[in-house]
Amino acid sequence: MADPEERFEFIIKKLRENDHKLTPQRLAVIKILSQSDGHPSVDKIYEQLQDDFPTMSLATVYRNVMLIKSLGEVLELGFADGSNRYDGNNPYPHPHVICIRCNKIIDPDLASLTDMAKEVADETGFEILTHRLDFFGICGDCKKTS
Amino acid sequence: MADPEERFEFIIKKLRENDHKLTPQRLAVIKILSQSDGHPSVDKIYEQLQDDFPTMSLATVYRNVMLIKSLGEVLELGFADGSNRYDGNNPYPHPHVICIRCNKIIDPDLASLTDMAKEVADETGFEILTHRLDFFGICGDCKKTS
DNA sequence: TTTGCTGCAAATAGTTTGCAGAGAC
DNA sequence: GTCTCTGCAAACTATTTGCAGCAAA
Repeated sequence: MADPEERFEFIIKKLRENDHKLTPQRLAVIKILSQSDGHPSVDKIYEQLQDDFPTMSLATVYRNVMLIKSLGEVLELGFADGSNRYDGNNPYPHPHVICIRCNKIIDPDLASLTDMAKEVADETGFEILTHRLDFFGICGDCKKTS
Repeated sequence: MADPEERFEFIIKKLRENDHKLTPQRLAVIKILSQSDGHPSVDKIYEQLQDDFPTMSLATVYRNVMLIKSLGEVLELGFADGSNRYDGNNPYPHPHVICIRCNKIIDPDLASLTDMAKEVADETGFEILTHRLDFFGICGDCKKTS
């Protein structure tokens, strides 16, 4: 996991470079994305900000998450049920492990998929640009509680 | 790739066993799912059936796809933009290769991920139940046309 | 001062649901 | 004849957009 503080500063820098303004709301969203604790949904980010910004709207969260995504600094994880979760701590493709009970998402340490990507490219004639690998199961905590 | 004919018969059998009726619309949806050519979306399935069933509604396609999914006989591939694609030919987790230009989806032959799943289970304490691996890139056809 | 950002509310798109009639068995 | 399935239209939910005022630089 990258240092959240560094990620925060890095994204801010990138915003400045691209002439985007730094509003308190935007900074708050980036703060949460840069640690991406549990890989929050837009709604979770919104809830977390209710205390500090009671008048903030969901649309603002969406707009800021999309802005950071357009800069390539957040990884979007869309699921079949239509839900989306975000990882701004590590925006590059990497495996996720997802608990189907509590929806926790964690990042395992895994040997890279570079070899596999090459194998796929050779076999299919595709130019592979990115990938996504998710494992679904039940986490240790949820196994105890069942 | 499994024989579409066999897949069709197999799904029909499973429906009978679970006391579901076999309507013409349902059979037509299953026909398409059992070959899953290009891994169709609900909308694509609907379009393909317009000639044979002009009065058929989208809701019916949704209901039937969901029914087959509930029997575990179709794999649902949800994407970040909210779109869903379906594979009823091979409903078990397997890698996909997706063209980001033409949205073609194909199944590569790849060494299994069983080893990796075990590695993840050992490291995270999760009980891994399923997984999903997608590679995104540009297919041979689209590379020519650009 | 300029320009982009925010909050609000309305619009949109994909999917689901209630209901009455049709059709499988 | 029974009970599920279908078509239709309305409902729903997550996300996006238009607009007027606000605030960062």
